Amino acid sequence: MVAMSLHHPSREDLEVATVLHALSDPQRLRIVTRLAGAEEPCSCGGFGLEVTKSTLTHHFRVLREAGVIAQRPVGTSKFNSLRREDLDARFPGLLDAVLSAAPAPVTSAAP
Amino acid sequence: MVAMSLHHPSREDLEVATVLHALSDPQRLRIVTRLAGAEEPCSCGGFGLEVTKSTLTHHFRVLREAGVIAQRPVGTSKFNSLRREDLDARFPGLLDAVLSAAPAPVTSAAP
DNA sequence: TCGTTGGTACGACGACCACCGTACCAAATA
DNA sequence: TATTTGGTACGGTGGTCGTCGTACCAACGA
Repeated sequence: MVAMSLHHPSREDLEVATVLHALSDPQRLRIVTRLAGAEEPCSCGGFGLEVTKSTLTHHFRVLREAGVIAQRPVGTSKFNSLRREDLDARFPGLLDAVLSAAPAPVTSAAP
Repeated sequence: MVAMSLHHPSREDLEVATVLHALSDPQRLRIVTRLAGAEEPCSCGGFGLEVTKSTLTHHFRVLREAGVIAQRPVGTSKFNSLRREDLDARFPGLLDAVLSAAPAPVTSAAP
């Protein structure tokens, strides 16, 4: 099987309740904050979350299916990025408000 | 027994994940939108939600305990109001973003 | 070729959630 | 006093959620 290529909801299908739900979990909030901090897309690991791989997969899927992040498969890994433009277009100011409200994520951008 | 007078979290205890979760339900989103529309506090009924009284009580409690609304008992009824100032202070722009993102609530204040 | 790495699929478990019905209460009104 | 009104408390039901472990797969490096 080739891809089954990761379903992403289109911009106009984003629903505010779904997005808010995706953002209402501390772990996912952490992921999103990290993603917002790093300008380049980054893979699923290395977020320093203390959960297992399967749980990570779950959280990333919830975020993707809500339309909060985009996932692009690259080799054996996956690039995750925030869907800033889409979110800003549909829900102006929401992402920024959430990001500035969220507790600082220890910015592991290690030196 | 007198009051047990409705616990409201103080401003500095508001948590963004909890607030987002409270707002991530369609019914509660509707309540909040209505509350934002009507400048005066209003009682729990009359929101036109198609759920039973007990479910209404549940949703209002979730909103109150998250710090989204304030409930003040008045006679046999209760006045609900949005905690705008507190929310704006802790999470600037969040409430406005959610309100403008939320689907219009049939604005029973028909033009 | 073998092991490692990054990720998925599936099944399970306990916790929580939205919703309901019933019973109940206090205030206002008749 | 009896009734209505606006709301709470409790218990239950079905569904979803967060988490995990195990098994698995594809790509890469030794």
